[in-house]
Amino acid sequence: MARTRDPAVRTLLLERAAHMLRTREPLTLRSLVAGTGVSTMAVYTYFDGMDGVWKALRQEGFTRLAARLTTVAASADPVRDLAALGAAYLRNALDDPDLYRVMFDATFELQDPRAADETLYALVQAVERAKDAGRFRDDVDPLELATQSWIVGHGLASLTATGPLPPETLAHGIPLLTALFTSAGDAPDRCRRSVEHGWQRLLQPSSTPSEQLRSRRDPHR
Amino acid sequence: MARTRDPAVRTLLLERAAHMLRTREPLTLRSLVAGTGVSTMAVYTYFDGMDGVWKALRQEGFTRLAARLTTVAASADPVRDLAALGAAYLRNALDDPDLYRVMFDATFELQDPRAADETLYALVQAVERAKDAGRFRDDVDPLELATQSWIVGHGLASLTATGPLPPETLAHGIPLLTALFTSAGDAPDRCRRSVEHGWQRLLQPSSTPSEQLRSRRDPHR
DNA sequence: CACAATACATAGCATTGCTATGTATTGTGG
DNA sequence: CCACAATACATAGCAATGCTATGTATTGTG
Repeated sequence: MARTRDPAVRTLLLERAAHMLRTREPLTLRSLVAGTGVSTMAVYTYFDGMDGVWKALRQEGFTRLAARLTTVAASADPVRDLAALGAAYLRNALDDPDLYRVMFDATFELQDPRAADETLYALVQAVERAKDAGRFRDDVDPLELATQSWIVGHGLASLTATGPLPPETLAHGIPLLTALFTSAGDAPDRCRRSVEHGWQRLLQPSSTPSEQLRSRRDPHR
Repeated sequence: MARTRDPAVRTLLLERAAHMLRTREPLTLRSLVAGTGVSTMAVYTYFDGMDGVWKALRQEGFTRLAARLTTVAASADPVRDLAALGAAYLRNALDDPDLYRVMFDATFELQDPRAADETLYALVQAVERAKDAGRFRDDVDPLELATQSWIVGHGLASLTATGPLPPETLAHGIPLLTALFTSAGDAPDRCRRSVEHGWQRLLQPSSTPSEQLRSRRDPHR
């Protein structure tokens, strides 16, 4: 019983905001709508102001990360998969460092916290598969080990993608994860091979993940 | 041959800025000088604008961190000292999370990068002492292991002090550092005891470190 | 001691996000 | 089918932001 709002406008603005963040253009209310034909008020209709845009960007970051992690297929070597998940996590942060940063900006609360949990869940599952395969001890708590892997991955991502350490530092991921998984019961030599294998993924830069994501969300286009 | 500027004004403004950051007051040009008697132009005289204030804050963060780390005295157990340094690092981040955040905001470049190196150097020294004590293997590169410890510490600090994980998550520091130091050659049981011992420091909140620092920098007062 | 260089106060400018107001559009009940 | 009302959205203007231009006061130095 009223004029309806066009969801395409929302995705257009959000996509544009993400692009501006990626290209390091200053993201202001007026620069966001400039050239799009929509007026500044549209931002208030769809996002309730610039804070809402940042919140939506934060959510978008977790959505893209979750989508990226699902591209890591489960193989016969679950420890390799764990390292591959870590590598995918880092690849995501490196490809869009500013988006990664807002993901961890607690200034704007997350509308849907499940998105954040989902990323951790992928790790938990891999740890469980490693336990099933006998690679980790039975007393290993999957959630705890997954969290610890996340802490290592985030430390690496934060210090290299958006921090002071050079990209070569990423190589530290191999000894760090090897040490962690070895402490969980895996045999040192085998563990190192698995981690190195899974870590390979870091070297190959991904092919425009945002394009893939868009076509997934909007099949018609 | 001209009017000289008063260094006390600079430290006053910087201290005030750090305090406002700590108490989460919005840090704006006008709010910074409000009530101090100095005009907005003073900020330009001493900091060349608000960007300079943020740069100075970043530097101040590293200065305070370095001072905090030096309070960790070298003991007979260098692995314990390594864990104690990590705990001091986390204590610093927890006591002033917003200052910790700007420390890693690459938007504002650091005037004196040595301040950042200094924090890492404390870790490197502890690793070298651990090697000398025969706790770590001879082929361990002190800088590498120190960097890896930093990555773990920063991951923990970032996810708990300014991130989504609850404070209990800090307990993960013990298994993480134990795994790392064990992989460097330390005996697992002994390593764990040392790390747990050094980690104790985290529980005792520190007594107003900014006061200590001020009196150190300005002995007269 | 005069002068010039510097600190710093005042005023005003462009830009920011936001709100108040007016207009256009469109789904819906009769 | 159509009047109405609810909603989208365009326009204009406001307070607050950081910054600059300009004027004045102060003080070290030749």
